[in-house]
Amino acid sequence: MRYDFSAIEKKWQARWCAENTFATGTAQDKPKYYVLDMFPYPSGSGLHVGHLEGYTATDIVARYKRSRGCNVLHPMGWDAFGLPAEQFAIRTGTHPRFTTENNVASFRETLKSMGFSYDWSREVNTTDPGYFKWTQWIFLKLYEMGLAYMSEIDVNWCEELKVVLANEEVDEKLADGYTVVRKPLRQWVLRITAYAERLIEDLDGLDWPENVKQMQRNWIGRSEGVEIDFELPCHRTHLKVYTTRPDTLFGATYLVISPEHPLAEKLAIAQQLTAVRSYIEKAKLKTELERTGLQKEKSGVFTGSYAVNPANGETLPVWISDFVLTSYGTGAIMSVPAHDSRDWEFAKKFDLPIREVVRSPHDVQEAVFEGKESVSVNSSNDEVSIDGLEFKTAFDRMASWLESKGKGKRKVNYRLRDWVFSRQRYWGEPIPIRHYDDGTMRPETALPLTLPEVEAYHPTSTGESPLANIGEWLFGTDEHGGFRRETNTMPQWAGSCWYYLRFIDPSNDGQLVEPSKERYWMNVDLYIGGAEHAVLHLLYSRFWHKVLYDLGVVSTKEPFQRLFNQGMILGEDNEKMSKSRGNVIPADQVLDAYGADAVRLYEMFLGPLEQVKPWNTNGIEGISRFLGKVWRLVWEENGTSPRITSDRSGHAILKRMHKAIRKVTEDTEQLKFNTAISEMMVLVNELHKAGCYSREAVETVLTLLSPYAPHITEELWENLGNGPSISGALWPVFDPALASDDVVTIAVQVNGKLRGTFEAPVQCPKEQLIEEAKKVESVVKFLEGQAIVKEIAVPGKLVNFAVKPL
RNA sequence: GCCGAAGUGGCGGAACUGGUAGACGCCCGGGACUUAAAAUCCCGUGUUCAGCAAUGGACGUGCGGGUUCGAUUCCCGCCUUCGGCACCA
Repeated sequence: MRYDFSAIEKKWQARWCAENTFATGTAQDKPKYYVLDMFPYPSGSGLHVGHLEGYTATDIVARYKRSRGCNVLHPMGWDAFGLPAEQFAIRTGTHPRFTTENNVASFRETLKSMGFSYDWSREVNTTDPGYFKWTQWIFLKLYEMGLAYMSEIDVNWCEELKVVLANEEVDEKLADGYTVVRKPLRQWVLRITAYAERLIEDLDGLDWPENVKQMQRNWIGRSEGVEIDFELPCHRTHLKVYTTRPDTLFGATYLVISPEHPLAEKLAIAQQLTAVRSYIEKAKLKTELERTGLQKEKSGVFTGSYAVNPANGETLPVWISDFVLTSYGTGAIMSVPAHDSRDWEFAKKFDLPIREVVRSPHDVQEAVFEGKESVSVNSSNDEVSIDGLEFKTAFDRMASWLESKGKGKRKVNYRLRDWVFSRQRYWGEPIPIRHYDDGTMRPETALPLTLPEVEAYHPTSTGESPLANIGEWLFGTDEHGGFRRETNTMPQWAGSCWYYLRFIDPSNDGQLVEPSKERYWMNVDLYIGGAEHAVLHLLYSRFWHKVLYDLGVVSTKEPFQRLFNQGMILGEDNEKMSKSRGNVIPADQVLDAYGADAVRLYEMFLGPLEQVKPWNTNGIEGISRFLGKVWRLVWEENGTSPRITSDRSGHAILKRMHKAIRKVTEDTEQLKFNTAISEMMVLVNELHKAGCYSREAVETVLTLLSPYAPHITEELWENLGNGPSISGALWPVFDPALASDDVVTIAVQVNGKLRGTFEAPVQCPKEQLIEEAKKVESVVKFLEGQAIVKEIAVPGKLVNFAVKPL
């Protein structure tokens, strides 16, 4: 019998499919385990070996958990709305639905030929009306809760093409020589900021990589500060600024507001009006990129107006500059150039005064000092003094004083912005809102609201989506009067925000998910995907989940209990795989050449799952050889009958086996698949060396290997007369007594250098170890003529002599 | 600039809690089997010095210090690479 991977893999994939081997159990009588992949966008270029890494990892876990007696939910689906299919439609007129269907079919086939044990009866597709009905349903809940609102938001507008660009398209178009400007458009926005605090707090209970949690915390960017009012005597109003350094208020020497600040033009005095207007105009033309560009020289214009510092009554000039963000805090800042590098730069450029109010190790005229570990100076008035106080105390005293005078208020701010939720595109979930002639809005009455067929997929020249051209879809009348439907669609993030819930109850037409099923299956026990989703997808999902929690739709505060990011697989040239570099290793190509089991094992053997690592096609040869050796545990080289023996394994082999069971079990639990595979290789090599082909040993190897290489192990399992599927076999359990050593090798060191070894029982006491160590031949000469200063013995490990010449 | 991760043979990587550095695999070299090849199996493989050889010595985990009987592992100071953020006041 030869190992014909191609025939074997086809055979078992067909059988798993025919026998529904991996259908999720519906009885809630066993412990459950929900293991989920980040579902893919089915692109036209197909899957490459990098995509398969995470899927292989979850599949190993799914199969392992099943053999440990768990009821496992391991589903797959498609995040199929999105730009590429739409761009293809614009170019060729092919409906995105067809493109999507084709790509999904190709993806599904590749995944099946990898032997992944998905429950395909639960497949979901975000573009399926039965699915996006519930995406729209969630949107309407957000709307009812006041968490979805409309607002004028700047979009990336391409003048020549008359289209709104997604952020990721901007660079590309600029490179092609198009101009992109910011243009305000009325859009849907989700109030994710209302959940900022909970999104930070609940991170603590999650079993996620620390760096991902940190990235989310930074993204949300919570800060504690004070909003301070500066009187504008000539305008009978005041300017509100936000600062996290109220302790530096006495050092404020000017104020700056953003060009979009409502007072920007009003504060301009007659002589400055032209300059101010032209500055505001120029700012408008700059793109986001140009404004936030890094080493950009500061620019600004003086309004001519002055404000009063509430701490010391000084009058401070009010400037306008685009380095102040409109959308953060109040869009206005107090500048303390001595202790803030941006203010310092600005002050130097426009020759504004710099005043030290935190004791600095150097002259603040020469360089800024931003340290918080120093004490305040020059900071007192008739009512309050913070001189000599450290940051925290100074902050509190100033904040309290300002609050008592009604000049300020403590305020928590977040960097996180509300989520712009609409796209001017065709291929997305329609936003189910009607705009009535009287200016009111109402939800669509029937969901799903499906996409109409269109002739052309181009956006309209006003920046609206192609839906705005479809009169019969667009307009209608009901008891509230005539209406026009919303023409914006949802962003690609929408469908992926809640798909993990739909897998639990994929064809329920009456509910998003049936509550008892939801309670049984949630949370997701293990979620594996790329680090590129560390912030946005995972934050948006968590936000929606919390909303659903508040609605009582879900029973858990968080969706994903344990998260794991697989590292990217690079091309053989150590570069990121990309079509343009020509270093992509297509999945189908290696599958044809080496088979699914070899690809699965090799991807896991490459290195730690979380690590970025290059692909090397040579390396897969070693895995093929290993599979050959596994095959020959059962079949002679050219034999026709199994070489299996019915005798018991010898004691040494038995011990070796139990050690391997322990190691493979522990490593699989911890997703350390590379070392688990290494251990199995060692075990198989030793069985061959010992000529041990006992049924017990071989079947143990097959069971340990089966989550990793399911096809070959199924075949050999069957060859050995077992049935019906190795996936039903229970995971072997190790005997701690057998898995531990009786006799170990003790290292003997002299002054920390290895000079010899000897064998000793594990329990051998220290004194005896030292005596034995002194007798080791290779050690003796290093002790001769030396005085032993210290003798260290670590039972089970080593003996070390610290010596000095006599 | 700030936050985070990581630097180990020719290559991917291994090493529990401070205890024999380089498991496992690739590549490479030598050999067995074969008419030959494929497949398979065996041996060698960090650097360097001494020796005909068996063998033995020194060095070696990014760099420089430190703690320790003993450091890839802990501490201090650097360098480099990768990922994220990028005027958030």
